[in-house]
Amino acid sequence: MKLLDAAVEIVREQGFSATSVDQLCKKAGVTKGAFFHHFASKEALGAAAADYWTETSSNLFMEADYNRHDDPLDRYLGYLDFREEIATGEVAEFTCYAGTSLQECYGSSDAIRDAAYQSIAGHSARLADDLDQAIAKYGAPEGVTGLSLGLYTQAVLQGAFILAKGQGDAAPVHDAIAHLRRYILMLFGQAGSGEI
Amino acid sequence: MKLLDAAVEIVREQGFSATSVDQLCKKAGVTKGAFFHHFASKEALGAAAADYWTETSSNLFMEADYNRHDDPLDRYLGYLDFREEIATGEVAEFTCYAGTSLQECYGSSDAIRDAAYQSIAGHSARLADDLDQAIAKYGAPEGVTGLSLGLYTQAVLQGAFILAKGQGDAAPVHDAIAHLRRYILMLFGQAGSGEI
DNA sequence: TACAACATACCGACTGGTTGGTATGTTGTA
DNA sequence: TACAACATACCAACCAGTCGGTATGTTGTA
Repeated sequence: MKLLDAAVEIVREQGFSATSVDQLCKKAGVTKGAFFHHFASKEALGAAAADYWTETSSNLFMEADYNRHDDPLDRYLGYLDFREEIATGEVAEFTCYAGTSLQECYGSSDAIRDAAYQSIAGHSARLADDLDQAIAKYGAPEGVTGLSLGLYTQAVLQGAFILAKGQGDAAPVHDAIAHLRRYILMLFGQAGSGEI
Repeated sequence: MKLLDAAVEIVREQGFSATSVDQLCKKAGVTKGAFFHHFASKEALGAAAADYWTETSSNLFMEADYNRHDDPLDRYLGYLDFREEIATGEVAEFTCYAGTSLQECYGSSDAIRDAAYQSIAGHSARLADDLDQAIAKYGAPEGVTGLSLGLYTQAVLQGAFILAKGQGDAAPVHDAIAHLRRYILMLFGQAGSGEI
């Protein structure tokens, strides 16, 4: 949907509150009447855009090549490589709608906060699957779970996006992923086999 | 200053754009005349609040006990402990003004973006000092620098704050710091001595 | 097949309230 | 008296959301 695409694009650039309904309509090439025909409010559009973001990004990652690896750890490391690959060009183009609007709208909109967190939590859960398998296969220190590593991965990425916004390019994302990759390799290398 | 305190408090809760000048004045107990007497615009207040945040948080960390450690790695680990300590209570109370407004205002205000990034980058630089000393003392893998670890530390924290906003409590911050601590310990433990 | 009844998608002028900002006092104090 | 530190009153622009209306299906039924 054109309005959802417009929302994802503009909100990542300027934030949700700073974006007016008129601006969204203009970008999407629709009228205000159409906007409020489809969405009960601006807030509803913000929440719907988070769901839309969940869907589109979920498709992007599900269809990526790294999923073909047999080894669960290879899949996770492939995910990190893929995230590096897609972190290029304009900052607003590779940052996360969910993270941005969760940060901004926490406190001013329950609907947007919940939808945005759902997006990130769901993404973490899928990572957690592979990580749990990796833990089962290679072992890991006490207290390290797939879900906690999945959420940590998202935290690292979201934080790196903030730094990227400050610096104006993708370098912080690559640096952060390098540290995260090193952590994971040490974590599983230490615990286990040399199969990795 | 009351207006700066009010800004730091409200903006962390609702974001910058969603906060009106009237709201800030009411919270600070001043009138609009006073507001525009001290600040040329709302944007200028936002940027000044970022500088104010830099100053107050810088004082908080400089005066904390962990700085007394002789060992640079102990100082860094003490910093992580301290960050865990202060991450309690309401989410809006322990999250970061700089990170929040950098995320939101990147794209809509150069002044706020720059001041907010300056806050985070400066904080990283102070961490980098200790980390460089730790690297000199204990060694570290090729390509690991104090600054890159300092920025990574901030990325982890900022990302954890976003997760905390989604979840509604501080748990993600503690989880993230646990992973970060483990990474640092493995990093230096692997490279070096048993002195840690 | 024909046609009424209804539904969906959309339009854009309009509104009431809010916004950031200004213009013009007033007051404390050096 | 001069000037900084406020306060009060106000404004034009903008905002999300509304509303009367149209155009184009869809569906039930005789």
